[in-house]
Amino acid sequence: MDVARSEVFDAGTLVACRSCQARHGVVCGALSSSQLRELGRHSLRRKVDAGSEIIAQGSESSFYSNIMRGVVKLCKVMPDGRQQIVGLQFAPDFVGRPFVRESTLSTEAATNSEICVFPRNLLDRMISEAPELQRSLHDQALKELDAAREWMLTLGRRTAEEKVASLLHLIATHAEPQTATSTAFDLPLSRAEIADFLGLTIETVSRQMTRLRKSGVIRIENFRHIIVPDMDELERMISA
Amino acid sequence: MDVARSEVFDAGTLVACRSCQARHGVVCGALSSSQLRELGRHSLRRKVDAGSEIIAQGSESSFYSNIMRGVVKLCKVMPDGRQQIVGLQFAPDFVGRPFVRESTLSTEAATNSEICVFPRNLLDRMISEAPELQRSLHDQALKELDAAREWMLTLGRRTAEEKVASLLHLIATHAEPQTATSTAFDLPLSRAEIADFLGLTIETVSRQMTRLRKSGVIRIENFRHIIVPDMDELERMISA
DNA sequence: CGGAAACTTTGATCTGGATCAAATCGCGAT
DNA sequence: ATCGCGATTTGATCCAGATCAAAGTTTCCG
Repeated sequence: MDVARSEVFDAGTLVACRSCQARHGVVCGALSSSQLRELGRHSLRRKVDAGSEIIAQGSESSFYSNIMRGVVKLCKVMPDGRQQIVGLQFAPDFVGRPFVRESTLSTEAATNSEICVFPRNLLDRMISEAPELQRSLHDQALKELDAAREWMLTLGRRTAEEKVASLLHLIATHAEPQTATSTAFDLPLSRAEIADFLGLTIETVSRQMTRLRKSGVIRIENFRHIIVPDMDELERMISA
Repeated sequence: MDVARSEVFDAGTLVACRSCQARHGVVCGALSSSQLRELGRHSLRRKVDAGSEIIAQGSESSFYSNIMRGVVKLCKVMPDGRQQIVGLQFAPDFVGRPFVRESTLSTEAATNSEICVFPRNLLDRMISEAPELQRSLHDQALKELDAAREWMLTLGRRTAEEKVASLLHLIATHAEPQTATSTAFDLPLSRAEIADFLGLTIETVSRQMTRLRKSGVIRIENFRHIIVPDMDELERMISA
């Protein structure tokens, strides 16, 4: 058993696929019942505290996972410490980079989370055996690519205020089902993490949040809890 | 024959797959010879002048293509005209968004180019029939995703000088095979396009180019031709 | 309950890159 | 050649967001 496997698998518990939230997700939804049973035998549930790393940048990882609960951030850091969040993933997304062992980014739990971990070798074999699974993962990759490009527009061309509004919109959209126009959610990210996602400083993020609050677009309770009375209003801040 | 098809296919000539540069590319390299023959029968070569659009943002496209020659840019524009280049593709890359007809970005020739155009329906059918092709396209999508995330770091966290150096490095790397340390190439992008790739203005791009020139990292001939005497030097400007 | 550490907000000032303005260059057309 | 136009460079000034500094808040642990 290699290091990564022992690290990750030790803390886990056996999985019960039948009642799992990710049963119809990207990976498990594309498996036959015999494949699902096999994957289940080699998978473990694991809790991950907010802030703890799942896969380190530059390391070789021998496992993939599904997010069962919580939010996971994908992060790139430069040698001098500057860093940029390059993706956020929500349950029941798949996490991992098929076909390449060495990770070019670090994967870290943003909130207290739960993941379902399974061996890379096993899934790789299943990918080559199950076209449906390949297709499903291909589809997730393309969606992530669309999202990354959308975010490139935000990073390159939007103002600080538009950036913050974009982030709130992104999270509101992925968070719990909203009522007609109003939404409320807990931010899965600290101000520092928001800054790292938006290419800003934490002071600028804070100032723009209070601007949005003072202009009535959002209400803020206890730093982390956000209420958007009117999503259309928020969308207008983004100008597309 | 729908509009997009007639527009694109009319100007083309028949293809000769046997001697094609993209014969072993992402798409054609993954096909059986009978599939290749069938795809070839329905494909056409087409010249595209620099600046002309291949697929418009928001439009439905009924075809995919392979880049035979030249450089293609993927671009997002906002309603108010701000725009951001979100990807550059080089021969023999595949161009198109499998599984989704409507394009969220515009695809445009950056240089005079040549593409090989084939019907979406046909390739979609082949994807579902040929796991090897699915795998190959999945792989390209993941590579584009890696590239997009690398660029997010550049957009969010690098200075103007680092951004320009990053772009030169990117192009040098994808351009012609370099000698040991020195490289020379023609920029496929105007200053305005570089600005749209880097999230800067054209004045800032120009200033940073002359800074790099004055510091001896690059030489510039005729605006577009760049000589990098020492690639290591250029890499040092990027700080990773 | 107290107190320290971490996180967030707010204020003052600075600066990298934007904006505004004007040469300069190169190239195709006359 | 010369004109004219688009692309690029260069210069002067401005400003959005960074940086520096300090004061709340919240949490959590003894």
